[in-house]
Order: sequence, then structure tokens, then C-alpha cells
Amino acid sequence: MVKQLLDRRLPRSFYERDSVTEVARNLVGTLLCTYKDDELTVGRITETEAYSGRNDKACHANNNLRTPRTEAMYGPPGHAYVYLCYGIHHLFNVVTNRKGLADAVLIRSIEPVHGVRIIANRRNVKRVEPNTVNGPGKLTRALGIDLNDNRTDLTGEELWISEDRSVFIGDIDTSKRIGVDYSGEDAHKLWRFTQDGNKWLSR
DNA sequence: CCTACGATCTGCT
DNA sequence: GCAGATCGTAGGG
Repeated sequence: MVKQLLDRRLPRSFYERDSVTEVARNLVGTLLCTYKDDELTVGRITETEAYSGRNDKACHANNNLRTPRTEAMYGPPGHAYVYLCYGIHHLFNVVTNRKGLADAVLIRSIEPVHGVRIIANRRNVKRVEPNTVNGPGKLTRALGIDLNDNRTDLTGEELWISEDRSVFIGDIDTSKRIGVDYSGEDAHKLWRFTQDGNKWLSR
């Protein structure tokens, strides 16, 4: 199981494209995997959001803001950017485009496909339901992702994303990003991508 | 040093 | 529907 998923890992070139919205769109339907302490958990990505390092006030790296926190976004593509939100939640992004440009895709929701018992334990629930994993802070907890994963290479063997051909690109909806009202006109960008009709979404 | 706040979630009303 | 949690980050003095 682990080997099959590792064999299908998305290559660096997937993340390296210059359109962060295209990467965000194409990540819907892929499999987000963690293999830690001999425990494999996998979730199909159902919802993503694109953030651009240039000309996007919703992005942490907007206006070339370069700080210890945002440094991961300025790093090479195909690496993780994990940060702490509201002092409680870990939010997971994948860095895209070329090094130095700070484009990234936030993963907002998943549909569990493997390791359901482990996910239930990590979330402290008996049954795994949509509201167990349908949010950026919930899914990181469910998959065991935290600040230790910041800057992790996603072509490695602990945290990665695998290809899967189960979602057609035409079945992906676009909408406004969540929780970025502070960013003025950039809040209207249709940079949220969801799998049409999937019940494992954040809203 | 000090302060304000956030790409959210939960529990309570 | 709403307040509180909780702490690293950013920005200003």
C-alpha cells in the first residue's frame, strides 16, 4: 500500500508550473498522504485555495514580505509551508512555481480513504464524518501534520501527494476564498477549487 | 520590549 | 449565532 502510493508521488514538475491556480485546480482529487510512526493515513483532496506571492493581499508573502515565517513560501516548489493559525491550528500548504516567487496552495478539505481508525483517534472521535476533516485545521490534525512538517520535501517518504485519476477536471467548481475578507478586492478572486457534489467540503 | 491579530474550530446559548 | 481559545508573527517604540 505504502509502496504503491510512493510510486505514484507527484513529481517536482507538477508543482513547478507558473500558474498557481492551475496547480490548485489539479490538486483536487489527488491523495494527500502521511506515513509517520509506522502509521499511514491518506485523504483525497476535495478543496484547495491558491495564494500568490505577487499581487495578492490575501497571501502572507504579499508585497514581497519576507520573514522567518514566510521563508518556506520563498523556497523551492514541492515543499510544505505549514503555519500556526489563531495559536491553535496548523494549516498546510504546498509551495508552487519557481523558488523566490512565494506561490502556494492551501489544502482546505479531504475525504478519508485510508487509516480511518488512526484519523478517528487523532481527532478524538468514534466515527469519522465530514465534520471530522472538512477544514484546513481539522485535516492537518487528522493526518498528523504540524509545524515539524514545515519545509518538508513533498517528494519524500513521510508527507507527500499521490496521483489518482478519480476526479474529472470538468467536475471542479471555482468560488471565492474563505476567510480573506481583510484583503480588499483580492477577496473576490475565484481561487477556491472544490470537487462538485462532494460532501467532504468545508462549506 | 510591547501590542494586536489571524488563510479557524469548538462549545455553549 | 457567537464568544473564547491560544500563541507565533509582524510591526511599531
